Amino acid sequence: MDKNILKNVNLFSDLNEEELGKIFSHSDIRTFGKGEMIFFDTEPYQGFYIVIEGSVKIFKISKDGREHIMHFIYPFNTFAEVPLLEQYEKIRNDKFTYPANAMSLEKDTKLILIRANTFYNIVEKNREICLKMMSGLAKRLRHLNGYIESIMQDVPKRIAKFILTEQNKMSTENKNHIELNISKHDLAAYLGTIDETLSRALKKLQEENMIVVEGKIIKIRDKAALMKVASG
Amino acid sequence: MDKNILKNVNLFSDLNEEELGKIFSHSDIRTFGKGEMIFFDTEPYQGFYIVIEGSVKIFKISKDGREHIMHFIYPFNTFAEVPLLEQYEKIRNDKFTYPANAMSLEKDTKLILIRANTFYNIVEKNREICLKMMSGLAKRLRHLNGYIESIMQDVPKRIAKFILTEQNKMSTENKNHIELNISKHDLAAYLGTIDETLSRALKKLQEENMIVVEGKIIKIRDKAALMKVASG
DNA sequence: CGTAACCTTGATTAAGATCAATTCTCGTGG
DNA sequence: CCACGAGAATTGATCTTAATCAAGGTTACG
Repeated sequence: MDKNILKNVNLFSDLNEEELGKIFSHSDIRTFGKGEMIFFDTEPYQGFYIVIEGSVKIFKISKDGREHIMHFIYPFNTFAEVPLLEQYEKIRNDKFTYPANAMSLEKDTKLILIRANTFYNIVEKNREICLKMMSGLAKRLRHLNGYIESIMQDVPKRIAKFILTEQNKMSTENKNHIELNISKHDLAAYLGTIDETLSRALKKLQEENMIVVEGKIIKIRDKAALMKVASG
Repeated sequence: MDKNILKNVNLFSDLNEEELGKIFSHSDIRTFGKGEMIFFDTEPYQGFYIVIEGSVKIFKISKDGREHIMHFIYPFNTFAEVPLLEQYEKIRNDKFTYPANAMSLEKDTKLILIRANTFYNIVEKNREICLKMMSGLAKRLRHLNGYIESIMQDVPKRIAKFILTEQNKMSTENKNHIELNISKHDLAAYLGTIDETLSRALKKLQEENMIVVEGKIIKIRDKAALMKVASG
């Protein structure tokens, strides 16, 4: 794999050839199958990951066995940087564990593992990387804030909001539908609920002619009404 | 007020006299009464705050009017840094709003407002401040992670966990009680529930002889049982 | 074309929110 | 020092949402 792939990672986009080469030579590339665990939240921390291909879910399991998905991670984004940064001021050998579980969602999901030491060496020499990383962390905080806000609301509201947010992401102008790239099960877990409840809520929105669900495609029929559900 | 107060703020502890003076001279000190709003989540972003005296709650209001407290902030800690950091890569004049609401919890709560520009000037010249800030953000992320995890569980579990965590913070060895420094209402909002439910849950724990509630004092009677509630 | 994974549907249950009083507590002014 | 009144906390009765339990139905893929 070409080390220039790292250029695409926001964090590393300003590094020169030599620096990229250094990171690359000290890092492992790992390939995971669909549904394969990348790490557990009980496992000692080794370093953070960059997604090159495929996708990853970051989740927690509550004591009663329910899964809550906190993030989905797509190519050229990183995950599990927090322990590394949090650790910075402390003894670097502390026995930290990963803060959540991570699972590959597609076959041939390719990740780069950046070990803590490799990263520390880089960050010592690059101020910009630090600012970028900080910005990334801040974004994640904002995302989590939004997540918390959303799970305070009822399920139809969460779904309506999710659909509208996804539609917004669609760059092409007249897209009146969204396409789920995850299973309904994962969507339910991401919305903080279970499959059955999601199914019923989608059905209800459909019965009220706001959306039409066709497999992984959700067509938006009455955006105004959806927005009303999302925000009231 | 002495500018050396800033020495106590983790973020600034490594700066020298001159630098501290510079920050200080460009920043406002503001005093708030009990229950006074510091900012709303609709308000344009001005900068972040440092608590010098008193305490602050950071919260969101859901559409149905319920309050959810995300953080309590005590002296020498900062809040509302996220928009500032997130903004870093962007045009600095973007019209950002505060990400949540903030209210003073005590009379004579004293805060320093650090404006975005002041901060950017500092951070340009100090690498360490950036690393520290990053570490602080990472800690906050971890905290939010824990918060999310906790609101996935039922109310008695959350309370038991809260009590045990608070007890842990008590430095003196044989403290078999905790003392709430917030109202029961705020505790309820922090635990993601409402006054009545908190009240009932505390009563239940008391009936089962795990705790004794006397106003703002909660005495721990059966720690083992509490731990069992908290974790299973 | 068969089987497993995925999704939907129905009936039931439980946790906690809501609504409506009542009681407790504490600071203030008489 | 007491009395009053407001805010804080508690209690009870009811209602709502979504989780649970239990089948079916659909889809995708070898």
